[in-house]
Amino acid sequence: MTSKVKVRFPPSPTGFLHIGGARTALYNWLFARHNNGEFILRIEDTDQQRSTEEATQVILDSLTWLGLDWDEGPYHQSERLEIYSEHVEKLLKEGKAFHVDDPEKGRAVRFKLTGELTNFDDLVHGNINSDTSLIEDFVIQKADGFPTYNFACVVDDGVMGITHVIRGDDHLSNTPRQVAIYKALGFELPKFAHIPMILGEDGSRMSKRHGATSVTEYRENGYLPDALVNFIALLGWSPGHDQELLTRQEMTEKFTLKRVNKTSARFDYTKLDWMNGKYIQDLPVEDLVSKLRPYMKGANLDNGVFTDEWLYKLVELYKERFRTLPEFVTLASPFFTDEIEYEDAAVQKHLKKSNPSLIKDAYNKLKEVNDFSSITELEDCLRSITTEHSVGFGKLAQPIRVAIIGKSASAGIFETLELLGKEKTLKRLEYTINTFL
RNA sequence: GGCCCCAUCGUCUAGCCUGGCCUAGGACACCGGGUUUUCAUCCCGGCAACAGGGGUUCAAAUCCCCUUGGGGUCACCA
Repeated sequence: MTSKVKVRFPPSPTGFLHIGGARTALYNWLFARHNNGEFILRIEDTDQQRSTEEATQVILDSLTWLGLDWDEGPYHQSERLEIYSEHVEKLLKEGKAFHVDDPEKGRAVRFKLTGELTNFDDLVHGNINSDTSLIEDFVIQKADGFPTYNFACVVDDGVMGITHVIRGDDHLSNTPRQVAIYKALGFELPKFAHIPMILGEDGSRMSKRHGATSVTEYRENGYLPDALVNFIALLGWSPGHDQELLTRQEMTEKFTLKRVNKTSARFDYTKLDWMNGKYIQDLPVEDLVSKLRPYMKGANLDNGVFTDEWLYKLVELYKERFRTLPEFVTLASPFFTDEIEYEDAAVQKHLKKSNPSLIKDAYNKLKEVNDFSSITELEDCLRSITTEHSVGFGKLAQPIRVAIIGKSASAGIFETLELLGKEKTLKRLEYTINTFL
């Protein structure tokens, strides 16, 4: 049997897209692409109280941002009520389901379990057996006429011809119920693949206290979609070799369910930061700058007194020094604003204890440099001072750095001077001489 | 609690299916060293794991059982 692979991602629109859900979507997408199959999006909005239109939009946006495109859908279960009702009727007629009345909730339909042993094959766990006589007859149609999850999900997967159900292993214990419905309805069983869950850093279920849990937050916090995708792909799957930085193309080529783990993974924020930094380094400056702009705007660093060329240079210089987009803003703000924060430790170490005449010399000589865009001219200027005073270059570079940036770390000192420009440099040196020396 | 799933460095993992090539490999983090005007990058090196106990076998991280630990699930939520 070589029917075309067909998978689906079925979020319920009751909130944002959780990072775990994102990975489930990613694995489905990867599996579909690897097999030249189809990836279907289905909104499971059968909970009339909790489902919202906004949540649906947020989830769609998140998937799009991650670059996970779907081939069909999004279908909405709330628009497919007739289909479920037909199947409920069928079961009712065949005596496989029955009505139950609740004085408060109204009239619902329960599925009648026959109490047999079911087993199903799981592509990541192997064969799983269970005894449905241990399970209660469960509701498949609520009093409001909407189907319940376990029922709608099976009907849709059956009707849509889903070949592989790839989902979190929190659904493992639901599967026997669903298998029973597949059988009662006469649907062919799909292949199941229950992937391990993503836990918080301490091994417990991932929640807000662990840090960001939604794709939206990662986006806002300055992570790149490619980095996030690469990172979560590796949480439970490995390509089988030592390479960790993988393009979508490479992931698609390598992805198989066979290489998916059984063990739940903890979310390591530190490693994600490292990976994001890698992706930032590899991004062409133009792309990086356009991603940076919203953050600059948010911090009021977009006052427009600089040219694109200047900004490109600055970003290029700092590219290897930040791991998330907003970090750039923190590092580079002294270039945009005159309200510099002088770090206490840096001032103490490099200004208070330095030789005042060194900085005064620098001020006077830098004043004579006409062309701040000439690195060689700047270098000649500063080198001549350290030569005169017979000190190592660091003795001069560090105080200047702190004087003009406020921190003991920045890009190269000449490039920093160049990008800051003569006027600001002299102003800040003057301020330093008057204030700290 | 019943049922189900899982168990390799602190973390993500390779190896397990098809025992021997494993004195267990890689990455992040951490600690040293090198390069550099600082930081970062980059390069080199180091630390660090088969949960415990029984089997099976000439041989077990790999197969079996038990214990322990972790997770999931038991809704007219999905």
